[in-house]
Amino acid sequence: MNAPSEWVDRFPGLSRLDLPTRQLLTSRSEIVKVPKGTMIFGPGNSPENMLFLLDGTVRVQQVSDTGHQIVLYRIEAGQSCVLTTACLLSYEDYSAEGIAETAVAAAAVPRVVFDDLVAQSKPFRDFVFAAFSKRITDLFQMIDEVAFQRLDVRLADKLISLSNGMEKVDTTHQKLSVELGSAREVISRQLQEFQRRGWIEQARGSISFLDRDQLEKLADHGA
Amino acid sequence: MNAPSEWVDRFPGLSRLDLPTRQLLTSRSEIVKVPKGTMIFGPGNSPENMLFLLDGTVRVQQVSDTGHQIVLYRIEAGQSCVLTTACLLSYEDYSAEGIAETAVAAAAVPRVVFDDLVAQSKPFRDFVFAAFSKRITDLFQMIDEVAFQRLDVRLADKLISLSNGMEKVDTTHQKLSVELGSAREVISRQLQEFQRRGWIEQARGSISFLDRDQLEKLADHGA
DNA sequence: CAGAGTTTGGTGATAACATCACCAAACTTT
DNA sequence: AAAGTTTGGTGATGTTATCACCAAACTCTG
Repeated sequence: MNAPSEWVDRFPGLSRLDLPTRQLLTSRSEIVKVPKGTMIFGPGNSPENMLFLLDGTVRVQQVSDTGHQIVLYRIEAGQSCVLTTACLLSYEDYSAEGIAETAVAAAAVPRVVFDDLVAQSKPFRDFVFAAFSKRITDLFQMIDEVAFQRLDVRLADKLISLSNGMEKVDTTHQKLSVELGSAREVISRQLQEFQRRGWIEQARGSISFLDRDQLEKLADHGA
Repeated sequence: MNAPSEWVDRFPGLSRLDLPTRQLLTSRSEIVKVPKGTMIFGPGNSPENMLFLLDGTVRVQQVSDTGHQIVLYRIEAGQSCVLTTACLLSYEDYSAEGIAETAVAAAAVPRVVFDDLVAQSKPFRDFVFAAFSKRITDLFQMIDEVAFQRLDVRLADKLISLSNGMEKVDTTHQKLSVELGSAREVISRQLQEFQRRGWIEQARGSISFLDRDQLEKLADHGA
């Protein structure tokens, strides 16, 4: 399905690599596939390789010693796990985990190869630093939202982003509470309010949009 | 005060650099000094160089469009601004700012030199990636705390860490609220509770520890 | 298919934290 | 010394988290 000679082409961020670099990447990497639900890394389980996601989604979430969880971000096809992976290689005492949210196919690049590539290729360096940078600025933004944004706004925003343009989101109140780092009861009540306003309709395990515009308005503008 | 040939030695993380790399760093960098209170970077004000802090402290904080602020982290002498700087070079739409909390002396390394160093020196790469990694894992931890940790625990922890081993912290309730991304009134009430328990004594602009152990116990153990 | 267990969602009471609108004392400036 | 600014206090109220349950819907198993 993904010929080793081709996967690099699927990364927009890697399009500027010169031929030798691409060949190094493809020849020294291995395609791995993991089923949905697999824990790719987690506390006490550092990853061996840097992953470049070819298909699927990896959800990265923080598991708190308070028993809570919160989704930090997702890695989609065409993006790399570099940052998370690099981090976890350096520090053993982390409490985040990466879970295959769908079946996942990825190119696994050993640490040494990664280091060589960073040394040899400026475009690869740019790719890596851009990924780090985006992650850090996104985390800044997330801290801002968790600390200061109202929950109804965050929930509306999350529903929109989870919908992927569809008019229906298949998820549970429990899962939504983990997305936002809130509590299930709180999400239930917020959703009841959305329903009362005629914005959504609920069924067990799914939420349908009746008035997407209103949700978007709340999500964007915050009022 | 800081001879250009010596500043690299003050970075524990750079101790493994070979001689040519050190020379490149020192010869192509410039020592800059800024007074206390200077905004080193901020929205619409991207930094030109990577900074390596020789003296002083830079406070990095998020300024929210809700009008709130929260301190993200500090960069101390011996650490580098690399991550923040690198980030802000890549993304224009950030809303964090870096402020010299004291008078600051730093070595400014131009972007190109930084890139050369990353390419040429494995120890330098390790230093940079370790810095990125630590920052990201720290941000994970911070999200966890903001989302799930009780405010009294976070406040006790912050008082301890701001005290630097002293028995007195000179700060205002307002500043503490920014540290924790909370509100001034809430901090005031929490401090009143600490005072009522006989843990602290308050004066205008300062807090003295009467029972540091109790504060530490609350901060650590969360109970 | 029936009963048992699990998942999902609902509800009320209460605690924690944020927000708003003020006020007063302490310090600073002129 | 008067005026302005900074710092901190307080009550009322809104929002979110927590706790303790409960019931309906689904799943699994015999």
